[in-house]
Amino acid sequence: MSNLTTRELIVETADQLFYQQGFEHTSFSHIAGAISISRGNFYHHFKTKDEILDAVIRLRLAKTQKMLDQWEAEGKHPRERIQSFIQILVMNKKDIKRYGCPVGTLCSELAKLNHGSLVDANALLTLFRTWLRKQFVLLGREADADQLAMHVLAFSQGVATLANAFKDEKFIKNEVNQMLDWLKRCEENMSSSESASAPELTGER
Amino acid sequence: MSNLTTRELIVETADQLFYQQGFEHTSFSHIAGAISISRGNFYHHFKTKDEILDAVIRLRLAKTQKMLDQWEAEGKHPRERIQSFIQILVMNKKDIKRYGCPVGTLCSELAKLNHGSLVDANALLTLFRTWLRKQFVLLGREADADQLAMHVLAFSQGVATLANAFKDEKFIKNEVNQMLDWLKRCEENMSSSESASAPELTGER
DNA sequence: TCAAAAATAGGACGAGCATCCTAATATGTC
DNA sequence: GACATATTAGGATGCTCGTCCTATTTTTGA
Repeated sequence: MSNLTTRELIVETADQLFYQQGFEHTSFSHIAGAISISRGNFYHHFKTKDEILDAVIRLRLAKTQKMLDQWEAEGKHPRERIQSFIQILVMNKKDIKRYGCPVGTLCSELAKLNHGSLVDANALLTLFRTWLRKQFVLLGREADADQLAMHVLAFSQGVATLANAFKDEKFIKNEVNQMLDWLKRCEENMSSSESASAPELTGER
Repeated sequence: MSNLTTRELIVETADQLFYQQGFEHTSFSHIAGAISISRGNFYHHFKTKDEILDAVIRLRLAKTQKMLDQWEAEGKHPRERIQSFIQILVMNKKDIKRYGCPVGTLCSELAKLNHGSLVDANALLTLFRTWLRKQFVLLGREADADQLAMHVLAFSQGVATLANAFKDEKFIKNEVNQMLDWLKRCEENMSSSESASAPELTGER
């Protein structure tokens, strides 16, 4: 953390504070104070609060993309990759319990603020969505890949919201296990009654 | 709306604005302006912003309780009652698309603000949770009733979050249909592989 | 080495905020 | 009809916010 540009330090700190306290509730002074920098210096790097938000979103996009790329580079089975995504919830359960999902809560807040950057924040969700869709296609679920991707995404959002509200880590593990079972069945009997409104199909590839 | 006390008018308006704009982003002036009342008058009814929040939460609790009571009084099958809950998403899809879930987004915001009223807002979620649990017990799923209740709750939260972020109403209908199918299966083969980590059991009642 | 540029500090600004206060008006009660 | 009480109005206060500005220091490059 010490070999960072001041600008990078600002963005990293803003990233954390936006996550922990929300975008609106985090002020210039908060960020400046957290890294012992004057507000004047601050303004030299970012003219408006929205500029910081943009930078934070771009940082998150880059980090997320890198993570997804790594998962693909490891040469694992698509099912294992989706499992990796689901396991994020368990890995970050402590933060999720305290602050919820970084992506979901940001999107919710920006939606309420009617903030223009909501579309940018959405790109984060879309990144996951597209990536998950690709994995489901590789699993032979071309026809309903996007639906399944959205289902997994919705699952993670719902679990994060409740774990945060109820301050319950065990619930995360519980739901994750159910989801992993669902994923297994998803692959086993692809033309079964699972994922109900999905069109019939027998694993093409 | 016209036969309401000023106090009730304030709470109703605050309820809407908190939902649409968020708690923090909604000021005294917003609420006062929305009903053409002076801030001074306002202060006569509520001394602090937190008092309004409490009143809003109490209002929501009352409304929710009333709705749940009605569903139970209609003498329907427990499955139909759970269906009613799931259908809320479709009924309110327009608002959910614009503002997300009223309960979930409030809890998320209060969690970020580290606000003491989070526990009160949680009572709303707990109301649904307890009610759903009861319905699942009536369905003969005593052993994992709470788990199923939380699952339904998480589902609705996830769908609301994504519908809000992606501004997508169709997604709501889609997921709701899947959920209704899941519920059907939930009842049909209670000891099957569905709801995976649930302990084995054969419909006691 | 020395001027140009980048970085930092810290104060000033107008606006909006929650809160508080006092004065005017309405309402109900004896 | 008069008086206590409830309600309304609107201004005052002190604070924090995002933003902006001007000095000072540090770094850079020829």
